[in-house]
Amino acid sequence: MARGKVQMRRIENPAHRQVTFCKRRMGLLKKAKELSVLCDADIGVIVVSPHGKIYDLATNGNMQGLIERYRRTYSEIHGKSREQNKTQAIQQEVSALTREIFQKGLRYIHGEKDINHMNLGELQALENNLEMWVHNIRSQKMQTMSTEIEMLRNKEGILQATNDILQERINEQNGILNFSSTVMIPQAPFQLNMESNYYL
Amino acid sequence: MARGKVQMRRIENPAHRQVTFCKRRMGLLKKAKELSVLCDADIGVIVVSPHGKIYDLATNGNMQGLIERYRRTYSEIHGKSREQNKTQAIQQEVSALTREIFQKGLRYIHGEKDINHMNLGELQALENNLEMWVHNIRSQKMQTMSTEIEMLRNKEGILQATNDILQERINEQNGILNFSSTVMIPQAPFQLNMESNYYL
DNA sequence: AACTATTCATAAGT
DNA sequence: TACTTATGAATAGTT
Repeated sequence: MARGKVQMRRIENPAHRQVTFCKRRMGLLKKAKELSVLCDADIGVIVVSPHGKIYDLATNGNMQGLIERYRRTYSEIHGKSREQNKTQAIQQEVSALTREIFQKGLRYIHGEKDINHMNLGELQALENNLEMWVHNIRSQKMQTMSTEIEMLRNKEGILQATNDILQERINEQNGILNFSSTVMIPQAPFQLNMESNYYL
Repeated sequence: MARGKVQMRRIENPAHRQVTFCKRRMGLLKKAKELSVLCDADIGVIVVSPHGKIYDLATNGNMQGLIERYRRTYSEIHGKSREQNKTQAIQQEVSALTREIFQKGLRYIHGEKDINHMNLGELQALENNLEMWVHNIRSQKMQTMSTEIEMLRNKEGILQATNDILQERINEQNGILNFSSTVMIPQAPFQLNMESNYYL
């Protein structure tokens, strides 16, 4: 790349090859890290030197998890037709991810134990953890709902005021023209229903 | 790198991030191929996009073999160095994984949206998902409890039989010796308490 | 998607 | 082995 374009083939001189291996290996891992950081991707790199020495990088610090994930996708790709119904593929991936998250959580919290061999205390701890997550989601939901309700109330107030103004104008026009027909405009343009499906 | 130096942190603009992801991913894989060819190395790269899509490269065309090789070396390496302060390491990993799982789950199910900007429907879907997980844990807990109960009942039966035999022998001995003192052995050695803290 | 000004990576030299 | 530097490659921002 510098001082002359390099030919894309094995470097025959062992010394040159070794030097280039070190330099480019560092460059490759640096690029991988950069891609990971810049684009929020999860990257694993494994480099095996001609002498069998292994260099690796796992941007999330967990090559095993990355490999498992890769294996699942890999086996799915090769075990089944490439492009299935997209919805179906998504569903599969969802369940795979759910499984992965679940199992990771289990292994993580309880060491290497499998769910089927967890004792009651361990299951209890996990349940508590999940319940906490549910609680967080619920809190966020409630907050969002409060915001929504406040917004709706503001909207209601504005509409009510608008209605009042319109009613007044109509009354005025009726008075000027002939006092005959008075149009009734609903006082509450729409109902805020606390029993809506937000709660389900 | 061009038209201005880039900051080494996540690109916030999703469009920019996506473009950069494509460009740099291609660059990374190209670099990996070059290193492989020039230096006769065996290289595997796995890239998982923020949406969970997997891109990979195995220079010898056999990622599985590379992974196996890596695993062997990895297990050797970490069999030794992994005896650190286990508790502390676990706790750190727990919080990191919890964050990862949560954020990945969110991003996966709801694209790039942040929890604070999710609408009610999205929050609802996530809550449902978490509730499902809780349900799975509960089911497993109940099953474990059933097994436990069955085991205890078996134990109870055995102990009861043993008690009966012992009582019989005592009665026999009393009859042989002097018919004087009859020792009462409790019929139920221990109570199976369905209101125990298993249920909390 | 194509372009180009810049920065980056690195081959060869020391 | 490490440092330097000329040069080719990669790519960020723009169109």
